[in-house]
Amino acid sequence: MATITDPPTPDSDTQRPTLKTIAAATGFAIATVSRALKDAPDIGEETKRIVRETAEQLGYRPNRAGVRLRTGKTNVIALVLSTETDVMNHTSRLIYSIANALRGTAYHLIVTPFFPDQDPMEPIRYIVETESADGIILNQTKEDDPRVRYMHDHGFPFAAHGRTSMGIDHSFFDFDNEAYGRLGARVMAERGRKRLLIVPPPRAHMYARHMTFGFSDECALRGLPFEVSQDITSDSGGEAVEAAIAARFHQPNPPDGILVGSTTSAMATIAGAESSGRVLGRDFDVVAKEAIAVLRRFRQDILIVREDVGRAGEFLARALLAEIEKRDWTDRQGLEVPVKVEQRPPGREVEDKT
Amino acid sequence: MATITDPPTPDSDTQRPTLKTIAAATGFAIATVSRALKDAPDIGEETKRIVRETAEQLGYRPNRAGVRLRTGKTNVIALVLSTETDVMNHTSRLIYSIANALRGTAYHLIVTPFFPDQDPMEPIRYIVETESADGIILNQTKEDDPRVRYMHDHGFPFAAHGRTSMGIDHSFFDFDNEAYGRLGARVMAERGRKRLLIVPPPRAHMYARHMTFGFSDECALRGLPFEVSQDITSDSGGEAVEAAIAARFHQPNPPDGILVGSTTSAMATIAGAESSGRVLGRDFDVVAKEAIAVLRRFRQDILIVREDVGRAGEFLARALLAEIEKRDWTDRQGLEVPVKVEQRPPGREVEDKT
DNA sequence: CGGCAAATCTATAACGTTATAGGTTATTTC
DNA sequence: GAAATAACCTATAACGTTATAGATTTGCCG
Repeated sequence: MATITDPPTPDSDTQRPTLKTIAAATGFAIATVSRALKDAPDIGEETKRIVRETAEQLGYRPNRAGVRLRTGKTNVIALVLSTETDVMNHTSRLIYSIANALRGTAYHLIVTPFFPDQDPMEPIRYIVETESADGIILNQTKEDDPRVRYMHDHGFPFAAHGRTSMGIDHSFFDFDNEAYGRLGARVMAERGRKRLLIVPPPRAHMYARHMTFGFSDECALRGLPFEVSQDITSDSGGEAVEAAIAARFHQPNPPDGILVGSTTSAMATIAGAESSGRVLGRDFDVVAKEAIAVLRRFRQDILIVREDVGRAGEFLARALLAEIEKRDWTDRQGLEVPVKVEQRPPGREVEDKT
Repeated sequence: MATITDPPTPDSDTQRPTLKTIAAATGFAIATVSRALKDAPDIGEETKRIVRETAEQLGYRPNRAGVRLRTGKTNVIALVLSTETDVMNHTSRLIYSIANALRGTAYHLIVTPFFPDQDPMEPIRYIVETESADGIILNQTKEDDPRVRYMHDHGFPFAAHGRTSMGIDHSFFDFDNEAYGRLGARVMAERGRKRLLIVPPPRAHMYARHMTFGFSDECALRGLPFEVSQDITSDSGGEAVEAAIAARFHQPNPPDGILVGSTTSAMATIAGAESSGRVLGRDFDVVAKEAIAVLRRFRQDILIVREDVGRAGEFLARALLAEIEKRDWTDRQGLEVPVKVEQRPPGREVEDKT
C-alpha cells in the first residue's frame, strides 16, 4: 500500500544523477546537456541557464570514470614520496604504513586532509556521494562522531583510527589510552610520586576521555591525590600548556608527576615546570606517549611509552579491505595495549606485572 | 620509405594494450579474454594459458576507468586526515599543503611512498605507463635523477621538490641550501667561532651538495678553518651522528660551530657534543634548519633557520597544474631563500644584510 | 543416429562521458 | 522569394570493461 506522495524509500533516489537524468528532466539531449555544462558557444543562453539550474538542483557531479574513459584525463595528482630521509611523525607514518599494506593490491591511496575552516563531514560526504573510493579510513574520532554515523548509515565501508561510543560496531584500531593512563599513574606512584597531574588532549577526542579515565581511576584506586585540570589542555603548539604548567608550579602544592599525551605537550610541560627551577627526574616525573624518537634526546629522564602507528596503519588497511570485500573477518577491531615504560637508556625498563 | 621491419616509432607502440589488443593477438573474442583473465570456470585451460601469456607479454594492465565505469569499483582507499591535533612534520606538511592547494580543483591527491626495498623508478613507471595520474610531484631529488629523466623523456608533467643538475629544465621548488650554508657559516663567524664543521646529509641528495658548497665557499671566503667530514653524515635515527660527533669532540681541535641539515641531526649533534661536557651557546654553536617547531624547546641556544614546507607544497601544486594544462607560466621554478637566523627568544634575530 | 548435456566460446549491451558530424529552424542577403 | 547563413540543437560513436544470454562444438547415451 503506497501512501499518496511517493515515500522516498531510503534507496530509491540513491542513484547518482547523470547527464541522462538532467536530459530527462529538462527535455534536452544528453549531448546538449554536456555541452551546456561546459559552456560551449553553440548552446543558447536560456538552455544553459536551465541545464545549470537543474544540474545544481539535482546535485549533479560528473562521473570521473566516464570522463576518464572518454578523455583520458584522470584528474589525479600523484605524490611520490621518498621515505628515505625523514623523521617519520605520527601522520606520515600512518600514511606510509597504509600505503605499504596496500602494495600488491589493486588499491590506490588518496589523501584528503580537512582543515580547521572546513566541516569535517564535507570530505566524507563527497567521497560517499560521488563514490570516489571503495572505503575510508579516518582518524581522531570523537566520542559521538557524525562521520562514523554517516558512513554506517550509508553502509559505506570504513575503518577508524580510534573508537567511538555511539552504539555502532565498526572496524577500528586504537591505542589503549585507558591502559596508558593507568600505566603512567602506576609507574609514577611506584617511583614515589605523591601528587599527580594530567594534561589531557582536547576533550572532544575519544582518546582524551580514555586517557583521563584510566589515569583518574588508577590514582583513585591507589588513594593517590591527583588533578585533572580544566584549564590545562594540550594545544597544538604547546604555548598554552607551557604557560599553564609554569603557573601551576608557582602555586602551592605543585604536582610531582605529570602524564601527557603527545610529544609536543611533553616538551611544553617540561619547559613549563623547569621554569620554576625544578629538575626533571629529581623533583618531578613526566610520562609521555610518542610515536617518533625525539623525547629521549630532549631529556634523558623522561618516561616514555611508545605507540606503534605503523601497526595501526597496517591493521586499518587490512580491516578496511575485509570490510570492502565483505569478508567476515574477526580481526576488525584492534587495540595496542602499552605494557612498558621506557626509562633512562640503556633499556632499564619497567615490565607490567598485571 | 619504410624499412623492412617496422621500425618501432618512439610513439607507435605507445598505446597501452587493452583486452582488444589481446583479443586481436590471440584470435579470441574480447569477452573470452576478459573471462580468461579472471579465471572463469567456462573457459578452457589451454585458452587461459594462451591469454595469460599474451597478456603478460604485452604488459597488459586493466584500465581502471573502464573497470570502474562498468563495475562501480574504484579501487581507491581514501584516507581522511584530521589536521587538528598534530605536530606537522616535513612530510605531512607537504601533503597537507598540496592537498590544500588542490581544494576546489577537480584533482585528487594520491600518495605513493616508496620504500627502501623498492626501486625508486617503480612507482614512477607504473603511474606513467598506466596513466593513473595527470602529473607527479616527487621529492628528495638526486643530482642525476633517473625519475626526472624518465618523466621528461616521456613528456609526462611533473614538478620536483628539489633541483637536479642534468641539463633538464623542469618545474621545481627548492629551499636554497647554498644560501643556507652561507648564512650558517656567516652567523657563526660573526659570533666569533673559529673552527666550523658541517654534518652533511647523504651525499647523493642534491640538497646535500648545495648546502656543503655554500658552507665551504663562505668559510673559504672568510679564511675560516672548516671541516667537511667524510665520516659524519646524517643518518635517519641520528645514532651514527651522535657517536661521530662525540668522538670528534674528544680529539684535539674540536669545532666550535656546527652546521646541520635537519631536526634529527641537530639533536644528535648537540647530544654528541654535550657528552664531552661542552655547553651549547658557550663552547659551541649549532645552526639547524627545521620545518617544525621542536628545536627551540630542545635547547634555547640553538640557532634556527626556518623552512616553510607549506609554501613548497603550494608552489609545487600550482606549478604542476600549469604543466598539466600546458599553460606557459613563468613561475615554474621557485626558491625559498633563507635570510635570517632565529636566536634565543623572544625574537632577537640577525637580519641578512646582503 | 537422434538427442541431450556439457564444455567452450562469442555477440551484445551497458556503465557515463564527450567529439564529431549532421540536422532543424529562423534570419539575413541579393 | 530563393538561397545562403547563423543559431541552436541532436544522433551517433567511441573510450575499456564485464554480465548476460546465446551460439557452437564435442562427447555420450540409448
